[in-house]
Amino acid sequence: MKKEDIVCDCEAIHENIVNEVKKRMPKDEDIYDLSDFFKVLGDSTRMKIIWALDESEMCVCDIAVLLNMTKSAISHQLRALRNANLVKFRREGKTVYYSLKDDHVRDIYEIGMEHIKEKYLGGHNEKDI
Amino acid sequence: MKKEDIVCDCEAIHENIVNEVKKRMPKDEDIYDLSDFFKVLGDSTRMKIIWALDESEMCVCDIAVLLNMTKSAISHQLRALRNANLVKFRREGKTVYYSLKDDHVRDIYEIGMEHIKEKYLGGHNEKDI
DNA sequence: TTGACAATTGAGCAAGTATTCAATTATAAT
DNA sequence: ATTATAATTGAATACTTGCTCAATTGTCAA
Repeated sequence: MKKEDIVCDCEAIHENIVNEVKKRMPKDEDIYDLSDFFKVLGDSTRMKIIWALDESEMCVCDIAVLLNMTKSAISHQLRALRNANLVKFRREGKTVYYSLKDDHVRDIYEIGMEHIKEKYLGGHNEKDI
Repeated sequence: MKKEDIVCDCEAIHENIVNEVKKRMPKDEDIYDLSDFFKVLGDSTRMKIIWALDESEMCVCDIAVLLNMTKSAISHQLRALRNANLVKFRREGKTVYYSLKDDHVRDIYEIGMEHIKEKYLGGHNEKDI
């Protein structure tokens, strides 16, 4: 990397640690893929859809009624879930039925829930600084 | 709910399923907490910070150098991670050291990684529709 | 007290994103 | 063919968010 590209406004205080950690950092591409995956889970509408589909296969119309949103809005979000490989679908006549693709999602939101519960039990540290 | 509040542009095709799922849906508040949590993981900068802190405790300056970003940008993101209860910190003189708060994060990104790997092996379904 | 440096903060901007709206595709029924 | 309904799509808009910049706080040393 050229000197001109360096944008950081300070010197590392612990250069050896920084160099050591830098060696072990994953490829940028992996980081992007991973954060993109979580980005999909980081929207309440999509989370509701996931939760609903974990209960039962449903068509776009059903989901729209359940969440009191337009079919268009739901369809857009289902597209994001499809791109993230989280849902699968089958067409039956005019109707398209969606369902969860695998069980990873369940595992993930169970851990997420665990974390959130602990957050409220364990207290915050916001006030400490 | 009043009829006027209904914004959906269709009738449910499977009303019984919708009603059944509706009963089992978690409280809105829980959904928001959960998606907010994943939202924090859904940014590549924060994901890099998490990954780095999983390797070693570091000060703000170190992280800034590691990721080639300003201290300010890093500090803003660390704040988000603090709010989400994902990192802890200790002050030593002028320097503030950050580290991961618990092991949930590791569990979560391991599952995330698993999912991503499967995505590439299992193939997409984008072309099917 | 003053100066220096690590870190935080708030305002503002630019980029990204969720929903709406209008138009289109796909399928089935008349 | 024509009509009707489920679903998808693209463009536009309103909202959200990550980074920058300038100012401020906290701590140490002289």
